[in-house]
Amino acid sequence: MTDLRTDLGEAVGAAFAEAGLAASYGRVTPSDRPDLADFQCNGALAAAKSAGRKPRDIAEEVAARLAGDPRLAEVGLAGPGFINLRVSDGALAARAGEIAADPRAGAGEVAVRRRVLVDYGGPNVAKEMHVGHLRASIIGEAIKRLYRFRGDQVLGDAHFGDWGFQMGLLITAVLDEAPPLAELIARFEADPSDGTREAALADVGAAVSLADLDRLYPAASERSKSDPAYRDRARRATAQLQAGRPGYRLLWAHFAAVTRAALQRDFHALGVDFDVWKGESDVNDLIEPMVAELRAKGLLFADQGAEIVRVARNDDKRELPPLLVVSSEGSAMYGTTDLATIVDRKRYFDPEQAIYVVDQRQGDHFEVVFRAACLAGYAAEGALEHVGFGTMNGPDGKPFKTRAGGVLKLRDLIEMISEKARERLHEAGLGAELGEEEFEATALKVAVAALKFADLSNFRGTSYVFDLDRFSSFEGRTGPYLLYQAVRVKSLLRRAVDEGAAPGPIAVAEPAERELALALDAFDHALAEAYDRKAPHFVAEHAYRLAGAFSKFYAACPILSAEPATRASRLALAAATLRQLELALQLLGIETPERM
RNA sequence: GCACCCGUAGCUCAGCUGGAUAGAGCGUUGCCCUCCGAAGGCAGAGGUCACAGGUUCGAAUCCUGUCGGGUGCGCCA
Repeated sequence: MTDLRTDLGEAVGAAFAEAGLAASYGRVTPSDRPDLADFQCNGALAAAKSAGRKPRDIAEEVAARLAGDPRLAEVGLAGPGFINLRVSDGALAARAGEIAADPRAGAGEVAVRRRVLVDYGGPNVAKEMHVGHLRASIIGEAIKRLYRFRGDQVLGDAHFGDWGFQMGLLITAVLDEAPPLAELIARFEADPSDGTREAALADVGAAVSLADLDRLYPAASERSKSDPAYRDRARRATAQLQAGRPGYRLLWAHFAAVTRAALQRDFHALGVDFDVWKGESDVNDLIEPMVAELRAKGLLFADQGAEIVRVARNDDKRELPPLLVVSSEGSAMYGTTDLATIVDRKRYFDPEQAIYVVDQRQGDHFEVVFRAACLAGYAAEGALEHVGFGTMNGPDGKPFKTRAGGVLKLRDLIEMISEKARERLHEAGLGAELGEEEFEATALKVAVAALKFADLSNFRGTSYVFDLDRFSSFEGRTGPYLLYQAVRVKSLLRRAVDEGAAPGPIAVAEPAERELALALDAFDHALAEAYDRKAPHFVAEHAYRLAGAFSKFYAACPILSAEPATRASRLALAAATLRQLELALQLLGIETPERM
């Protein structure tokens, strides 16, 4: 089952071929002039030069060959050589019928399934999620869902940041602040057996909370920048941790566990769930053999006390730094664990493609890591891809801060929007009707929809200005608008059941019916585009257009009060819309409530 | 300094493998609930697509330059 756009494209391509021109000129797109046509083909203009013919003549010839196609009600020529196609009502109705009968609502699948790993979210120990984490998690989640839906075997990995210099910083800061803890560590290290470990871990847990970490880390990070002695202590602590010092491992285990639990809860509330939650620490044991292998392959060089892999190429326009594999303190760096992670993934999943959904600003870093991975033979050229996204800025054009100057916690943001959703639900009189639990769940769904759609409807690559009013707006091009349309269909279908009306064969006649059918037909292309470009906003865009087409249809075409045959057809159109809309929203990680 | 990205309506953003009248939401002006959910629909006003050249039958889209903004450039991640 293919969409009309592809179907017609093949027909027009065949007509070009018959005229002795490349079939690729037959590419068909939705019309820029809906008043004139449903689809158009501009191939005659492009073909004119190489063929040495007038575009209008080519268009005429192609149009003549299409004249008998039963799917086309009208083939027109316009301007210098546009070919305008109007689909027959019958063909449109047939296509809508296919979509209505399809559990996938007209969406196709990839021709070749691949194993794809999506690395996203990138949460770190001791860092509570703030608005800056929003994009990393929801864009990655959308890409993961989309790839899986299109048929690939997909694994989403949180790639927990639990192993670098920040851990040494935290250990240093925590021990400085609480000397008794240092004694506790010393006692444990005197007897670091399994028997004493549990009790020691409990003591550490009682002494250090997530809030402590959240408070200590920024201060320590700041101090390390201006205080070299402090920085060096933290570096040594990092190296000792990685070397396996029992007391430090104990502290680390607590830091990681307490943050991870909180993060998983927050992610889940956002509809973001990972298939594997591997941390940088999980590849620690792979680092030593990997370094030995790099050395054996002659890729490792000593430089300024550190060990590096050179990845620069002669034809580089920009100067890429080398990959720093072992620091002068002997510890693993960001790039080291990233490289070891590639080794690890190859072992347990052997992905044909790995997609890194990470802030655009890390583009150079990934380029360096990927090149090193190719040099070492850990990945094929092109199998690793950094899918970068822009930052969320404040009105000043710089990364968003609250009025007080701090970062806005994601949880607080969600709560603010949820509160607005509650007010709205009360206004709509749904407070009593829903029951407390469903009411809360619905408010959260509305809030998450608003938040996610506001972000996902922008192309991931561009930075944009964070605007609280826009994020918590429920009107116009927003998540709640989409939910509203879906909920309206649900309500309509419930009522239809009550009245004993059932969906039936689809026929289209009214302009609003045609528009809705054309919108439904565009689903597969939107998904393919989003897939190829790794850009969820194509899905968001489609969902909005579909919802808009439905809303127009709903206003223009009475459904339940129509003649039985028309009523059945319109109910089928509505049901197909609902299924496709919910599918699209699901791919974006947005859930639809029953009422709102 | 070098490199990369961006400059589209009052605001926030789409459109960018060149093609007809540059789209959408917010805001703004007006209309539509005795009729399936008005978180809705319809209509209007609002643009030298930063600027200047170039390529082309045709440029928001490709090339060059200028101005403006952002980002990155080995021991943080």
